[in-house]
Amino acid sequence: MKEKFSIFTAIAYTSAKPHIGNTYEIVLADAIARFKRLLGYDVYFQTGTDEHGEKIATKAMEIGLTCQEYCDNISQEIKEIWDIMDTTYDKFVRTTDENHEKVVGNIFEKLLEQGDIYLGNYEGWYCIPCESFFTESQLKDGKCPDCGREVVKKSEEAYFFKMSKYQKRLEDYIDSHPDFIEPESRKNEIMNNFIKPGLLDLCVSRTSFDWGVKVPSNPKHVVYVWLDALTNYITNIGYDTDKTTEKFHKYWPADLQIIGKDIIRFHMIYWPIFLMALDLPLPKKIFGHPWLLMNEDKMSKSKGNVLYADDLVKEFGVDAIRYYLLHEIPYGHDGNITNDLIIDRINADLANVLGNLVNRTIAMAKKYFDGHIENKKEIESIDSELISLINHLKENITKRMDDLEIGKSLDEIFELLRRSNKYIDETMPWVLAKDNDKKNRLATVLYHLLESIRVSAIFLSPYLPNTGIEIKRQLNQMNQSFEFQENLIYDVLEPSPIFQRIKM
RNA sequence: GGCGAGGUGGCACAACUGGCUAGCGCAAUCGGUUCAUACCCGAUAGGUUGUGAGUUCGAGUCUCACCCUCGCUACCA
Repeated sequence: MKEKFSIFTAIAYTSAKPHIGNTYEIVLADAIARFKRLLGYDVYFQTGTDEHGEKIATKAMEIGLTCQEYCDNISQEIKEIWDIMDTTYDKFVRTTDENHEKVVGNIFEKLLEQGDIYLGNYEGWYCIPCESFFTESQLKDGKCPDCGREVVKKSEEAYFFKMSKYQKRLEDYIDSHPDFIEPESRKNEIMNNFIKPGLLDLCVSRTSFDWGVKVPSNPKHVVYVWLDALTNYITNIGYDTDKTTEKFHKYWPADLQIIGKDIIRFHMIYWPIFLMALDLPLPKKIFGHPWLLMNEDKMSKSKGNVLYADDLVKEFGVDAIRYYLLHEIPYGHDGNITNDLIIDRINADLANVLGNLVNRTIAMAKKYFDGHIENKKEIESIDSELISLINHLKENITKRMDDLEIGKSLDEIFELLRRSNKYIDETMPWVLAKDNDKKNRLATVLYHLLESIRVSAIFLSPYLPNTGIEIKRQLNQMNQSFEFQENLIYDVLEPSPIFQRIKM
């Protein structure tokens, strides 16, 4: 039986069209999912949209739509962007799905029954005109941060979750599972700022708006969005409080949850504790990925520096944008994006190194052998390094991918591509071509190059799926072996550039 | 204020528990070559490793002080 691998992204909040930074997450998860499938895993890959909450209700009202209509539109828009990026999720979930809402209600009632949730009073600073609660730290000079007017102390009936009850268990779990949260720096932040000082009970219901899952036993309350949103990971693979499905047992716990660094707190504290309360296993790993900055600045509509995936794809192509996202965003800290940086990467890596290698190799195969290449096995010592690099590619990439060093895993492929370009200059096929006695050596050299390209294309396809397909098409070779093959027969097609250089 | 990370050639980064002329990629300059998409290959240049002091035979790597940047600091998600 195939080993399973389940991967979940956070669900996107439907308050606005996602920009390229938000899109990074799904592409990152997709590359990992595709890579695992390539290695033969039975992969389950889930993403979706988070649609409840006060912000959504306000937005919808502003535009004059019902909440549901508004969410339908944005959810669809987000799904389309995920599709434009060629992501291969198995399921796109929505928190407004009927089943999800039902199970969230059940979970709430179960936790209430167990005594993990209790009815209490929420006390906070309340701005009457804004109808909003604020915490002490949110206030600006003791006044409402939105309108600047006086706030009053007000208390309101609300349900609370006893976080403190699980604090010790959570702390022990995190301590004894060093790989649970990555990167480590994020883990330390949460540990030092929240867990160690002592967890406060979390208010898990709201009465000030009604766009959410109603608490079944007390429908004037809606379930707090995070309890609603976080549980998407289990409700959509068949969890319910009274029964669970085979699918659930197969794919839970998640092998990997990919989330933005901004919501790591919710995934490191509330999510594990909810799971503990439900007596369910915790995800094996949660990765809080960094952000994508536009010219070193956080993207925001008000700054007018927002880049959108669909625009970028129209201009540069999906694979180029996927390459940029996957290669340029480091593991531990924010990455940067600008038009010029994108063009730099396309020209330097995709056109000069990859595109040109494929093009010149296929062109030579065409020119010298009319496209028909067999391995004549006239080996020279220089060949061994190239072949060894080909044969180690899988191992090297896998190591990087397991460490979530996605950019570096791409570098492993490019190292082979660069080595291959160098190999051409070392072996000088155009010189061999002039000497009839060197025909077999020439064929051997080209065969080695074709094999290098074939294996590179296979490993490139999780990152650049269209490019992988196009290279294989030009090679006219469908062998999927990860290692150097001795005896394939190539009949390559006419070469055509896979990435055009872009004039700056 | 508290906790944490970091300041290395134009840019983005590397250098395990201190040790050989501080590395790589991109950009730049020069040269060679021509199969290829007018940067394919090679070479060169470029850093007193934030500042100051200290420990040591020897420090980017340890200690102290200072300067600067960034992240987190609970119910908006």
